[in-house]
Amino acid sequence: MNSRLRQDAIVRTLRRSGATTIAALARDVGASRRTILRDLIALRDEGYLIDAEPGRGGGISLDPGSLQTAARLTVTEVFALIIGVSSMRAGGSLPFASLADSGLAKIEKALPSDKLRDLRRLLDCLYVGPLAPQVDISRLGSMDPALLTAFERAFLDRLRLKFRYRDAGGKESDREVEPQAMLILPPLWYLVAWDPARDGFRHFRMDRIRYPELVEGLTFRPRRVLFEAGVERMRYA
Amino acid sequence: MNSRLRQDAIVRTLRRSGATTIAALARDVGASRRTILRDLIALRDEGYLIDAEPGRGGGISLDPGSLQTAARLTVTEVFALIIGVSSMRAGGSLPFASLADSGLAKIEKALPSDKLRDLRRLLDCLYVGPLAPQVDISRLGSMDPALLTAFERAFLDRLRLKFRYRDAGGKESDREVEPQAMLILPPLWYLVAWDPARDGFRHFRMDRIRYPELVEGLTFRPRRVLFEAGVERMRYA
DNA sequence: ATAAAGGTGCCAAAATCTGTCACCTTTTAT
DNA sequence: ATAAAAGGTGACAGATTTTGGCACCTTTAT
Repeated sequence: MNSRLRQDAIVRTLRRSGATTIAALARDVGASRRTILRDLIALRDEGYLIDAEPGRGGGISLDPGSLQTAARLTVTEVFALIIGVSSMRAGGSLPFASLADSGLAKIEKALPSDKLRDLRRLLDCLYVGPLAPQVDISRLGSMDPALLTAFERAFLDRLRLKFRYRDAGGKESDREVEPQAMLILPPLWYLVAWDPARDGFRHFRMDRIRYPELVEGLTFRPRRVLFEAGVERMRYA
Repeated sequence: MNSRLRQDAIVRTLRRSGATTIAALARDVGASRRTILRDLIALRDEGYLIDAEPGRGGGISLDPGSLQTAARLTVTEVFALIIGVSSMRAGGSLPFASLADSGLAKIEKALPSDKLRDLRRLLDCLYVGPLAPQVDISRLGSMDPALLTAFERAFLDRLRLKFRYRDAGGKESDREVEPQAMLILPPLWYLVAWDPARDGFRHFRMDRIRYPELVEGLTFRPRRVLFEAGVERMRYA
């Protein structure tokens, strides 16, 4: 994550949580305490009013009056927003979801055409299904943040992805696959991919993927994946 | 000069001069031609529409419409997007959530101040908690689309809301309440409200609300609601 | 054909950013 | 009074990113 994204994340976290501590921020955004302190200095330089209380029980908070600059969204950001709205729809909040859609439509319209093409390509690989009814959340692993950037490039540039996978039985294996689609059955996320070594489609739960890594210089042709009613009923072509 | 300042300078120059060439920009901002080209790519990534004409007599220019993106979104649309992203976070998709956050931060920054005030007011009433672990989705009702518009006005204008409610036991009652907050524990949505007839706070599951209706001309003062760990632990003040 | 414009890929050098560590100050709970 | 928890500073090596330079390509007007 670059410093700009990180600083946006900090502002956003402060907005959301009202007050927090530097150590907590460091944990949240995955940076060191020192780096957060430096970011806070940068943000203050830009005019953000960030209050700091030293001492036990202290912390930092953001004066909500501080704002500036215009909206310049990247493709990945729009994609993430779309995923957010889709999960909401999956959660059954349809009225709000349709409103969010109309907002997204406006945002999409404003994207330049080449960015729109990238976005479409990402969206072609995305399927969000209904909420999975019986999942024990406490046993869910967390997704590796490195997956994020790896996926984006894998889908956009059609690159193979290498990673270590721990299956439902706990058995580990190393994979090198061709990512075809992303399937979200909240709160579970799956990567649907062609596994050349096994000459077939496989799906991988994202929280069980570790050490993701792009295989540069080896593109592949996309295959068709059809979703009907969740992961059990996928049809591959 | 860092890259951000330089990119701002490029945008300013393009705004001012209308059209120019990359070589001239490089001279103006004191960077190499290569660097300017890279900056242009970055700016386009962020949504600036920069036109380029190759060939003798060509050059680059900035489409003045480039930055309208977020300005045209309504408060409710932005609010819906925020709810979507929040549900995503609640679902555990944290890496994507932080990206979506940075997008939202940009959108918020671009809102005019009066809209921003409305948005804050709506957000003040919103609390999104963690995913509820054991809910039988198939028994969830769907939310009445009319609730949406009713809620927005109720929260923004501090109007009372009338509706028919069917409680967990299936018993029906007519309510007229002062909406104080919206609590989302995906996939469940609750309205937290002061019920004057019962002189106390009550929470209502939104999919059990029917026939919502605003009571015009009767505003109320907001009360404080504190959330700690879900609906069981709410504190009212 | 040529010149002038935008655009891409590559590489090494330069600059910047980041984490770590040691240490300081302020505030509050005990 | 003391300890613990919070914010804050300085220094430095190592990692990462940015930059400039170069070769070379495409497009367009003259």
